[in-house]
Amino acid sequence: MNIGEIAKRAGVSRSTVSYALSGKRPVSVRTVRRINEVIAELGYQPNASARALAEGRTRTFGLVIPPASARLTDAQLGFVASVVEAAAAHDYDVLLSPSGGDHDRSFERIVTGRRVDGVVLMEILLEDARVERLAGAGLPFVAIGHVEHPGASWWVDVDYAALIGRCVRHLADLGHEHVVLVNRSDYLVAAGYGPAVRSAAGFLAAVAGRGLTGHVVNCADEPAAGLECFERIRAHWPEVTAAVTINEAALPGLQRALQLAGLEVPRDFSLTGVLADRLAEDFHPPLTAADVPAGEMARLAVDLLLEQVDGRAAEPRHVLLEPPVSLRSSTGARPRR
Amino acid sequence: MNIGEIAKRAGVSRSTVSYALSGKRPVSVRTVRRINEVIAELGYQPNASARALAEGRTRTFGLVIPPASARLTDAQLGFVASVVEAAAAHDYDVLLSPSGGDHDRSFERIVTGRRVDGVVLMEILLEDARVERLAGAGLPFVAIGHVEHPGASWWVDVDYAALIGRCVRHLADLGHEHVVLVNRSDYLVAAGYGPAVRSAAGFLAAVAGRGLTGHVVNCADEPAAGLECFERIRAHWPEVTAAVTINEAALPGLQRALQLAGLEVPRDFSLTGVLADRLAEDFHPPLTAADVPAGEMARLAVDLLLEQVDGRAAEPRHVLLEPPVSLRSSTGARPRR
DNA sequence: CTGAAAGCGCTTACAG
DNA sequence: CTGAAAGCGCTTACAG
Repeated sequence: MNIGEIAKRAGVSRSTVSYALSGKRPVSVRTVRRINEVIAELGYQPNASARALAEGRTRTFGLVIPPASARLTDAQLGFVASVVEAAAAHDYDVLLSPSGGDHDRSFERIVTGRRVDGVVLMEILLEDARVERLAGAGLPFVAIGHVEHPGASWWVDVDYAALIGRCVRHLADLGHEHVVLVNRSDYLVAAGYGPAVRSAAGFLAAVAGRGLTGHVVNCADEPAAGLECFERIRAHWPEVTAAVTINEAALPGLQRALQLAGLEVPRDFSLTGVLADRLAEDFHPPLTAADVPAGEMARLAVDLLLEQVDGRAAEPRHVLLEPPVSLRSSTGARPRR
Repeated sequence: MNIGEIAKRAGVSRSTVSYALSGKRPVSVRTVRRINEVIAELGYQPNASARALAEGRTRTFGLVIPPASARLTDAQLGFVASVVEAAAAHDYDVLLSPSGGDHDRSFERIVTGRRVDGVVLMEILLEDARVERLAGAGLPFVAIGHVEHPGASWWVDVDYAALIGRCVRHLADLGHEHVVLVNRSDYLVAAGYGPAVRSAAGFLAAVAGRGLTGHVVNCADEPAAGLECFERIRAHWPEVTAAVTINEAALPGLQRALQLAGLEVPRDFSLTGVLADRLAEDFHPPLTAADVPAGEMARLAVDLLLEQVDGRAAEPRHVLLEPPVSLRSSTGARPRR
């Protein structure tokens, strides 16, 4: 079942069938109707590989995700789903590729071999070998997170430094004087993971700007670490009355730790940060937090990729989002002791 | 940069380069070396579309997921990541396709157009139109979950009925007499979602077998519903001392409800079920539960798909897994009142 | 052990 | 408005 078969049965040439399908050349109404009838009858769909070969484009994007071994956070997962939806809205498919660990073969398959028209690169580091690789291969790509690299000028990011700063100032306005940042893991901070590095910087700047005392604590991406981490905070700095965090995976542990310590939020302790909205809403009480707009970031990333693929690309573009802090119920005035 | 360029620079024919790459025909050691040098120097990778067109296979599998609107559970997400890893281990890529909702175009693109060599179909219903569609298109596929349909004989599933039965008998052994099943949503039950339907059946059978009193409660897939649901249970059947569940998303709400009710697990109330191991371990206390083996299911699904694609397929095969119940800390003797 | 050539199923100038 | 033909970059019988 191919285009020649359709052409034969419709009594036209293969090019006419092709043009009837693509609309790139006028075809008489009668002919189009006859072709469509045959196509519907036989359930024909053009072979994607042949089309890709002829057109020089695959109508597929690659999405490079962290390896499965590293558990994805809610914000990341929402992002994957949203990229697939955004791409589907433009009739693009999405090829998934884990990277890091033993997955270089998968990443290489995506990059070379013209398997995809462009790539969305998640979880980027400040220095990222994959960025060099993609730039070198001349494959269009959009990074989630921005690197300090001239070749990687297409990106979408959330302004973690600014948002964490807002959270801190919000706490300061409420009278808090001793605050802490529950950051992501030692490993990610050391690796130069942007959100972790920039959150710490934004936190310290805001703390200094308001004359507060602030501590930064790195915390592994899992509930148990959140629990342990909070207990460490209570032991070292009992004067701390509020925390800001970007560590979604640690959240259940923080919740548990607050409960074990007999602290009620926000009466005894305030908690805020930059988090997926679902997590913020599912917390008890719902968290006042800057919601990471995963859906919007995904749509923007796909849009930027399409710009490059379509050749509309004038200059490399990027978008730095600064979503508002949603006031929910987890922050309150500094408790009197 | 194509195979002709490599051939020219290596001073051989294009077919020799092709055979040197595939190893499907003996090539002299010297020639192979020269070809490999040129390839390494120019960083050549064969064009995937051209190869797919010539070979009649794409080395890509489709993974049909529920639409992003429906939040994926932890077990489902682990499954997606594991499928990608299992496929990568065989040098297969994975094309993601949401289905349901407005995503029929995406599903159709996958099915027709020979875009993939086979499909893994997640979240299958007892009667599933997509199964008919794939069977009709003659595209190899493996369902996660089994349908009562002759054409869909390749599947991998967890024996929810048996596992829930084990959980119930475990509770009966501990002396519990009034138990409840927190099932998944009304919608999924009504739609004939296998795990929900079979869990309820297995629960009722086991309850009857041990002479217990049992109630089934459907619960939407979100924390708030879990909370509300548990409070309903306490109000209607205060004599209930244990719950079994397959609803991962409701778990945080159950946790919260237990806490609000002042019930300590397992002293005052026992909780068990069929769940992703990570969730079971992150609960307080860690849940005694049958761990859904997402990684193993993914590997099996990919293996079954490869069997079909390789033409090794003698008879349709399926695998029904019955993982053990992991004894952790959430079940105990029936409380004395 | 190697090469020349046909073929996979499309798209798109070129011609009319 | 339509057709014949070249070309996309591979693989694989066919020949030697």
